[in-house]
Amino acid sequence: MSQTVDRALSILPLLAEGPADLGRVADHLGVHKSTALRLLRTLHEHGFVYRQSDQHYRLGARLIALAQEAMENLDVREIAHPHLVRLNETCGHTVHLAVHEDDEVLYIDKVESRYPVRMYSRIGKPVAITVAAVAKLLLADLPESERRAVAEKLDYPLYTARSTPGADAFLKELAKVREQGWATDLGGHEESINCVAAPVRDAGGRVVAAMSVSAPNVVVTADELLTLLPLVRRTADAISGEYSGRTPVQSPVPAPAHSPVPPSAQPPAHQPDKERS
Amino acid sequence: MSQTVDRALSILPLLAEGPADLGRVADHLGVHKSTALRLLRTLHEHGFVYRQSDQHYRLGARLIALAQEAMENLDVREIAHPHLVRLNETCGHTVHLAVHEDDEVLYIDKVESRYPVRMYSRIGKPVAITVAAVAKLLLADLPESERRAVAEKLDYPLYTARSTPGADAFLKELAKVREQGWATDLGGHEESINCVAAPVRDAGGRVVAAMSVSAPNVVVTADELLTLLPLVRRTADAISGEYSGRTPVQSPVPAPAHSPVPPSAQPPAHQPDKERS
DNA sequence: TGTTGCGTTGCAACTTGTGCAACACCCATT
DNA sequence: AATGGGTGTTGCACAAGTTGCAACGCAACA
Repeated sequence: MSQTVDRALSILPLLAEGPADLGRVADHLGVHKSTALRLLRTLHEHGFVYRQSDQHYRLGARLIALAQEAMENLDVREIAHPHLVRLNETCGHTVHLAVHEDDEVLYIDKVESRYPVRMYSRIGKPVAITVAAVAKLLLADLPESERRAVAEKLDYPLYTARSTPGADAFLKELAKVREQGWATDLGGHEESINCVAAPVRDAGGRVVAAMSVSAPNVVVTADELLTLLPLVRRTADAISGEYSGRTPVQSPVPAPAHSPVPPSAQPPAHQPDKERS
Repeated sequence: MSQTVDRALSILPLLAEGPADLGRVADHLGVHKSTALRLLRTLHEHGFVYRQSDQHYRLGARLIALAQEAMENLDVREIAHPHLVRLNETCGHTVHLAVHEDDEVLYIDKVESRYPVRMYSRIGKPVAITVAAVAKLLLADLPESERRAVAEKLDYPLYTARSTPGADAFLKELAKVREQGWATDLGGHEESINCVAAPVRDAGGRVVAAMSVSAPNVVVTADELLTLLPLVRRTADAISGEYSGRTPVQSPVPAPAHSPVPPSAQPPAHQPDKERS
């Protein structure tokens, strides 16, 4: 819509492929060198491009800073939600998303089971930190000293016979979880409820959230639930990908793209699109 | 230099602070709403801006993707990253990598502390150039005349009682840093935070980047932090070695890029992206 | 010393972006 | 249901900003 801005912005993807000199930029835009120069200067003033010593232009650091800020404002929940819904549509069970905050682990999102028998939980409520699968994942990511400090501080209520009995057992469990990259809660909180959970990580690999699938025994056995593990992990990884900016967020706007396939040529759109490929 | 582009680019930092509606954007630019609308549309077409359902604009995914590519083009970063991670694993504190660009010193990589008390910083953001340990190293390597020119140009905000008070003190500090080959920031930026830093050099001995370890007083005292100096220097030297081609790159796995991918993350459905290049 | 290749500048022509005013729309009031 | 203020959106005429040109400066090369 705005020619000048349009051209200026088109420079950035070019530069993303690697440094380029004035001539190349001008060619790429199909404009005179002087025009390209002025655009580059404006970009430069804003720190979006950097002019290296050999007079080649590179993407600038301000771009990185902006993206970083953008990601900071990104809500894990916002990104995760559609994935949680999709997972729920696939397996039908209750799906949770939780974060660690001030020595508590809190549910921040939930998609209800489609089975009539549901487990009780509530968004914003602290989870049973010593037994919940999501809590194990979140705490397992802390540095060793911190982990021990937290473990000592906690109470270990015996909800069931399978609840984590004390700090030692908890730390051992955390070590295991940390190692394997996923966690379970098999009747540790309520006798008849099992969970499988996987971590959501940021660009640095830190666990920022954890998601789980929960179901009561009367619907599926623990073993059956465990068969969902790969799916849960894939979902968590997909969320991680978007959260860290690795995967471009699927924008609701259809990309203008040079789609080689005419829209009409697509298969009769039956499958509800398992994990968008 | 180019008004339109200038305005368009000014929108992005605004949006980085949080979502804004058309009116706010127009105000911020001091232009008519219709003008702001057209600029936003152009940004939107390029994916730099995303329009959420409540008709507020926020930074778009394309920006994040670009920044990601920009970082991949920084080869120091790529080489340094595994070293930074290893250092973080050893000491647990926040590790930074910074470069000098256009009279600014910017963080280009960061590995978060594993302790819950973290210092605030952001990749891509300019550091407090007059006090940061990494900034001292990078500026200390400039030729004397340039060093003085830069020192004169700078502001010397008194973040704390220990902040560098002015150009003279700064130049003296730079001379010392240049001499000893490492630098510190002991509460110069934030009262309770200390840093130790060491330079990364290219084959010609010029400082191309600097890395630091930072930790708040509540976690370790300044003296304790200083005991890490040899380790920090060794790490920086190792990076220098690889960067200058002296040390054969001993990558455990020829990882495609510095991908901080979590262990559990399989290739998350490769993006068709990249288009025909 | 001339030549080629690059980035840079001033300027006149005109394409482009601008502000305006009117319109369409949503939501909260009455 | 009708009203009113608050949004975002559109077409248009004007001029302001952007464009390409041609000329210049400045390297590196031969």
